[in-house]
Amino acid sequence: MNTPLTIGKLALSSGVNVETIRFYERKGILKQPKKSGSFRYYPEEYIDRIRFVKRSQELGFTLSEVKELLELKIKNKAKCADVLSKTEEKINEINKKIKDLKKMKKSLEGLAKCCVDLNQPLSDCPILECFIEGESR
Amino acid sequence: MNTPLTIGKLALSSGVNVETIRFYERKGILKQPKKSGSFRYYPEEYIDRIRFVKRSQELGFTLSEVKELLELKIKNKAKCADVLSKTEEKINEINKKIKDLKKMKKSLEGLAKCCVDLNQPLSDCPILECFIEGESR
DNA sequence: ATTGACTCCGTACTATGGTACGGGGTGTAT
DNA sequence: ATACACCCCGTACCATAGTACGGAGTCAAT
Repeated sequence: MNTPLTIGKLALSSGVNVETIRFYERKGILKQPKKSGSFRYYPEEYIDRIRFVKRSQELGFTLSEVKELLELKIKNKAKCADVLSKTEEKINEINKKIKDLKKMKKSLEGLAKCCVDLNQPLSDCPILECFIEGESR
Repeated sequence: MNTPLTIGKLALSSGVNVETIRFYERKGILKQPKKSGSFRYYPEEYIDRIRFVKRSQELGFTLSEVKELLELKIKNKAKCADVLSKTEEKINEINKKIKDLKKMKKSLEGLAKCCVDLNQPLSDCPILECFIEGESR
């Protein structure tokens, strides 16, 4: 039926706080919808928009990056390639993080191993040293 | 020679701001070094400590988590066994982070694939829709 | 012994991403 | 027609992670 939603319904449907929606509006991430009187009435598309924002955050985008993505969509002079390159940028960031985490994990495992057999005091347990050896940079 | 460093030198060597070092001190992440008069003099180990903090942050640990990691080393009354369990906890956290990042990456790669013809105007770019479709929750 | 660079400390301010509050207006169901 | 839930707006507040500021003290070299 595409009934317009009040802000409260929208918040409920999209799983965020009412204040968050107003916050996004202030930040220019969601544009103000038609108002009847002083009340906002949102078309249902806004549910997906908010989910888009939330999902993008989960994917590691900041709100201002999300804003950019949404703006790309709005001024449709932009090309697919623009979105693609932003996405690829994020993929690279993620790859780096995974790599570093694996290194750190290895260090921790090494540490665990060196602790296992000993009941010695920690002063002899080289946790920091283990960490740092993984030449971070 | 292991010359003690002033706070400024330490900041320079470790690539952070002087204020950041003082901030870490206040937060209990770096302990106050010996002072001569009113000046802090840092042994060179602090360079690695700060790098460790920075690296951990890059890997997605918050400052209070970093603090925990560092405390493993510092209270050396603890036995290796205590460290071991903490260490294993951290390993699990890291595993979770890696898993999440891989999920994100997969989603992003899915998006990238969506975008077949790079010269499409964005209005037809399926990438943004793909974002939403990726059953976020 | 004076200059200039560096340090001290406390406090205030920044950005990000919201959340909470309060006094008032509105929409609707009975 | 009136109660009650919901909405309005502005402002203040929260945590995290710093950065900036300013007046005063200190160190080291000339």
